[in-house]
Amino acid sequence: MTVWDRPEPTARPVPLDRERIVAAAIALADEGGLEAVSLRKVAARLDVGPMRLYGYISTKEELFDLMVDEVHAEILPEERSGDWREVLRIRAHRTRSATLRHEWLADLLGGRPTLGPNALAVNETTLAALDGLADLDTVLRAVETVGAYFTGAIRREVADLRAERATGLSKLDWQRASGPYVSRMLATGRFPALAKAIHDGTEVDAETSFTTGLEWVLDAVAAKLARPSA
Amino acid sequence: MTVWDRPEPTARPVPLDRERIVAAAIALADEGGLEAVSLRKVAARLDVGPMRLYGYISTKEELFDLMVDEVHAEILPEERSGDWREVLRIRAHRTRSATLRHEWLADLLGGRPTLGPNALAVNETTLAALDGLADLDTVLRAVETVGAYFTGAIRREVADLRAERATGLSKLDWQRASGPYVSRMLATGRFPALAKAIHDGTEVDAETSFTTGLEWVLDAVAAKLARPSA
DNA sequence: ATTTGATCATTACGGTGTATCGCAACAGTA
DNA sequence: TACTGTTGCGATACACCGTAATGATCAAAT
Repeated sequence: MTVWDRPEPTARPVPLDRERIVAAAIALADEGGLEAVSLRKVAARLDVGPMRLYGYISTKEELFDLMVDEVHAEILPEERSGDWREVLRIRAHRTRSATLRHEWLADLLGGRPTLGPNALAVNETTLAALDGLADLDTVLRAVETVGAYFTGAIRREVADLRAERATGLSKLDWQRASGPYVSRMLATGRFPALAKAIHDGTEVDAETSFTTGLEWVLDAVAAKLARPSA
Repeated sequence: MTVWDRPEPTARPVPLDRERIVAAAIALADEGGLEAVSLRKVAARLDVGPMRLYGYISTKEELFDLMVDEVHAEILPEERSGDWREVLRIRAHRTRSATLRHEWLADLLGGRPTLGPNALAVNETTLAALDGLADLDTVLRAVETVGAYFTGAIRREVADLRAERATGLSKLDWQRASGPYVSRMLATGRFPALAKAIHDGTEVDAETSFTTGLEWVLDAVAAKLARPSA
């Protein structure tokens, strides 16, 4: 029986799974931001029809959820490190650097509850580090407070970063002289404190600004963990 | 000269300005969330062709910017109140309630630098209240830290709120028993601290949770304003 | 009176998320 | 081995989107 007798194997569809889909989506987002992620483009990158994806996700939002959880794998520290404070600090910094690697994460951070397995693991190590240091409610409040801080700070940092990129000017420079609108507003005299701040403020790099605020918040948490009633 | 001789006055186009546009957009967003805001629908609500809007804004994002600034008018307190701490506290709470009135604001908060006149005014009163309490950089750090906290906390609160609304279950209930996925994850034993937290945690209402965290952060700021070097 | 320039409406383009539907390959049965 | 139900896939289709390009219309300027 020659080759010619045997029929060609029927063209099997490209195998697919969530991992591949999410990887493609993340690649697109890394290259062109969240807005570059469309189900059609994700599908195209996988040599697949768009509708195929709906076997694995049922909505675009779910794809975003998967993407966020995937990045949480990068946030999860490899080894469990000691101090509660160190754990919270590391989590904050790892979240920040993951976001700088995947800027689109800033658009999603805090937007929806994160319940994927990786996000749960991140929360687990955080809670484990704080376990028993105070009554449970205080501990939860602590985790949420720190989380609120770094979420907000990261979002703001990325927002400023993008603005700088778009205008080609650092925030301070731009406010100070080059932004005609802001200059005009400050010239009205209606914002003296703001004008002074912009005039006299020194340019602080984003990371130390992030770190400083973080340590303040951690100080506050430390005080409450010591005296849980307050 | 009879009526019939005189030509009908030519149909003047509907008068328009940014205020009207923004108001229409906010109304749409209040009703159906940010995703219900399309330039076509905004225009329709004003009895106007969609392209007409491009005389007043040049992109949809700019419309969002205007919306955000408009809400900042609600955030700006009417009278200047004393204490720096009170000023920060009030700003946080007013931002929170404005967001609860306009939930879509949560999607925009921290997403882009806010430079509209109302946002500037809000920043002005904040800075004015802190002026001279420490060196300028410390003051700026304080404002940013508190801002990062309440931005993050508000976003998270709204995210949870939406999840509750979608599932019909409070966050705790849903995690505890009714969410099959979370239950399954916790049953694996890989998340003992998380399981304990969910099992033993009491349901705290969102506002007190927000307030508690805020006061912690304000405590931290107070400590730094006292000793600016730390 | 004629031209010009600005304003507005229409049309059109290339994209989006996703519902629907018909087909083709497989599993199970007779 | 023939048949049949089920499942998963691809193509098509729909309603909508932001906005570029174009065409019409009218007030002001020459």
